[in-house]
Amino acid sequence: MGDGDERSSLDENRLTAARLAKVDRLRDAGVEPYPYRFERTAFAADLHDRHGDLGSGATTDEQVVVAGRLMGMRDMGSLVFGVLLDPSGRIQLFADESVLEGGFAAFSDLDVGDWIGVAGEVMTTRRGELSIRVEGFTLLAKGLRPLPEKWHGLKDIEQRHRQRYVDLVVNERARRTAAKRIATIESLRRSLSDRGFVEVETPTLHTLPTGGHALPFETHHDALGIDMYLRIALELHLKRLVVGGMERVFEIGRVFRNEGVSTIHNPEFTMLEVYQGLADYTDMIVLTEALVIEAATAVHGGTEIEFKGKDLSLAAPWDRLDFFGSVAEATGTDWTPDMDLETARSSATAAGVSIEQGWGVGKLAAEAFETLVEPTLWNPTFVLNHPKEISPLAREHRSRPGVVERFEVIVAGTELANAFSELNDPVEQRRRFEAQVAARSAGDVEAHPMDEDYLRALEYGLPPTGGMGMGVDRLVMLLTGEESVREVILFPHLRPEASDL
RNA sequence: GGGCCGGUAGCUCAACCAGGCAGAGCAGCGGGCUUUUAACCCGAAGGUUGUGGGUUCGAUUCCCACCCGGCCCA
Repeated sequence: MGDGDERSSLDENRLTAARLAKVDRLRDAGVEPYPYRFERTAFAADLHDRHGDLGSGATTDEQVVVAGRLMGMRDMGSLVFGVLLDPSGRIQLFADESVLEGGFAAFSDLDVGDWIGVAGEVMTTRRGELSIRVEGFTLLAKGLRPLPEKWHGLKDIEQRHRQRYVDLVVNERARRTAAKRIATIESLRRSLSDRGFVEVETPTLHTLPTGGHALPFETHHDALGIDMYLRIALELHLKRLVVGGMERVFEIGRVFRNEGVSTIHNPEFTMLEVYQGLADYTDMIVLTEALVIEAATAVHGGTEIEFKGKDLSLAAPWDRLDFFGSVAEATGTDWTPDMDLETARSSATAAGVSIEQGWGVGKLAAEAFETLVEPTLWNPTFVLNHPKEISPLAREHRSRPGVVERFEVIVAGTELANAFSELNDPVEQRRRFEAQVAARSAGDVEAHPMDEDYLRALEYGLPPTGGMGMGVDRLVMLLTGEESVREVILFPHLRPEASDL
């Protein structure tokens, strides 16, 4: 698109046209509306911290240079009050014509939304508001589009998500949520690093969609002439690293699932996966609790939160629930891995679970769990010992046939984390993959594919290993109180705007 | 994929139910004001009512299709 097109699309709006005219006038007057750099000496929040106790009408003799976006202007004639927003917060600007003299008219001509730098003395007004007396100022970038309404802000959810840059400027909650997400991820990294885990990066482009039960995005590598998939999980590459001797590894990375969009699903989302050699799923229980509690403490200041208007406690110890036991409780039938298939089918159906032909006891139990049990769990709960049939990468329970050493953490009715004692017997792993391939042939398009290289890695020897995956976006939702995953992802996926097509 | 709700000025919202000149606040523009805090006062502007069709003398309003979003369900 050429410059002429850009210009004409902006000219359609009389408000931006007026500001473009200002840009021309500034250049005519020798003022560059888009300078290259600027030197700041102070942030708003630091000034409030250091001078918050000043009385009204005070001066400090402290000269500072602040910079940020002009968020408000109150023009009194020969006095103008401005509001500057920088990354730390807000500070008032006090512009007095008798101080600024020749520059005063230009200051008055600034628009809300402009980026500016201001030099002057820290002082307070007669009303006691901490301010910078404007002794000089520099336009850092002229804003051409008007900001949303100063009081109501930007409410339209679609526009807030499509134009997150505007949302972040005018809605403090958007900034706070973004900051809490960053703090959550920092906390996870710190907690893991403190325990001797190292962060690694594994491929996003996979030749097989492994490590999970989900539809992948498909793509094509032209030079190699092969189809590829965006990863649906991090699991198998991380376990290959444990084979290689990197005993404690983790990755915080984007995974992609070709599924619908909802308040808890975005097609790409952020997963934490952790693998610890010489450990099993009981070690993952301890680690998972610690990671969440440490993040809650770092981000929220404690483990007691409010979610969807209800109290929720993340404090340890979390409840524990046996997978089959919970389904038995919910249906009134004695569910076990070796139960009669028809009994399982009739029990599930009687409880209102919708089932399909060809499902085994494990799949039926899983569906019953999701329908009947999961939505009822509020405080974090470890659900333990899943059916072997639906857990092709988990190790069989050391004393209970038909189930695996696995847990999921359910919080507020949804899955937050998933962990197992990792299956490290290559012969058994091959049998599990073969069962998955058979399920795929029978119509389960999400069944796990055969991964010969992964089997080869296991054949070199994976030590006893505990592994855990956690949905980072879900954790951030809990710690921010946001009920839609789109609020904790800066740029959630939406259908393209008409102008993009 | 289905149901319900929404889309009106740059932003936040009226008017729609029951068809009759599309309004307000903020922002912007012009003027006034030396301590404002959503500043205030005066004035003049600003609209393809999501898109396309239909009904009607007349459609933001009623009907149909589509687009985008939200919530719920699958």
